[in-house]
Amino acid sequence: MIENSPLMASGLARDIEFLAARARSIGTLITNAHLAGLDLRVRSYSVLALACGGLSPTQRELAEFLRLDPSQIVSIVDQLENDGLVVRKTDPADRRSKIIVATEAGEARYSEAVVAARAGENEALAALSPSEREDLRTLLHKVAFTPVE
Amino acid sequence: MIENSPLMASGLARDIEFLAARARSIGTLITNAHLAGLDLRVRSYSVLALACGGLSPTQRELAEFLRLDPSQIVSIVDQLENDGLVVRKTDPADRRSKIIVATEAGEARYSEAVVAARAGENEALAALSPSEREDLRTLLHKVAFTPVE
DNA sequence: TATTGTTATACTCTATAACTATA
DNA sequence: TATAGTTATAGAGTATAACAATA
Repeated sequence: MIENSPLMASGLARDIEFLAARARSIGTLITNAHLAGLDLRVRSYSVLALACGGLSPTQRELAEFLRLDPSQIVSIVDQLENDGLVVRKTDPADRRSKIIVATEAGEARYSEAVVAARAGENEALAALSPSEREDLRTLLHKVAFTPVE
Repeated sequence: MIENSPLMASGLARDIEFLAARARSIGTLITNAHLAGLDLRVRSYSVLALACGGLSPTQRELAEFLRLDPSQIVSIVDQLENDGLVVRKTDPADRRSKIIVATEAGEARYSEAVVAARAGENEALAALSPSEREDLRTLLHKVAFTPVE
């Protein structure tokens, strides 16, 4: 019964950074569990999501948006490409850049994954009402896209 | 300019789990930077925080509250003990358990660390008004302490 | 000269299983 | 037999530097 832990009395329990870390830890655990059957994890799911829907991001854009190092994007795209879910296309405008685009199989896999991820989100946010979820989304959006560095 | 990225149009940008992960990534980066001069990181800071103020947690309680594996607590407590900031005391009531309590040096270090962590939180939440920060704290608290497993 | 993707490397974080000492 | 802490190990996540191709 974590809610009744005496540690709830500590200042840490009111520290937003700690609460965000704990919430994210739970969220990742639950979402990974929901994605497991689709051979995806949170990170590969997020890359696949951005490769779908004609957004045509470069690896550099993926790295910045997902806050992952460019070298990490390489290995995630390697996996997804190996699984036939995305392809790399050289950008005709700048031949240094590779544009990542989902294959048909990738789009299909993503359709299933969205449902799984939504179920995970639903489970992780069980304690919140629909309007609270919208409030949280709005607040986190502001924080998540605060410019940094 | 991340706010103007075309990837903002993706569904992922409205995914609470993704936003929480991105916010936490920024928060950890900033908080670690603020704690660096005190020879602490987010994880060791959080253990030290719970060891202060007479809460006398066991390692097991720390693991559950921080969502870290018991074996991770061992190495964090090892470091803190090595630095003279906490000590392990065998629980007289159950000699299997070790109670973690901050030394005077630990309490002093924590006093400085709280100030640094607050400054980090302030920087990470620059986009939010004071009342928005309270809303975020309340919402995250509910999510962070949702029972899981 | 600067940037994109890539490779290599190391360090931090997370998860699992097995061991010991207590209960 | 079950639980707290410990050790060992492996795997996932994160950060840095160096290199080839291209700008």
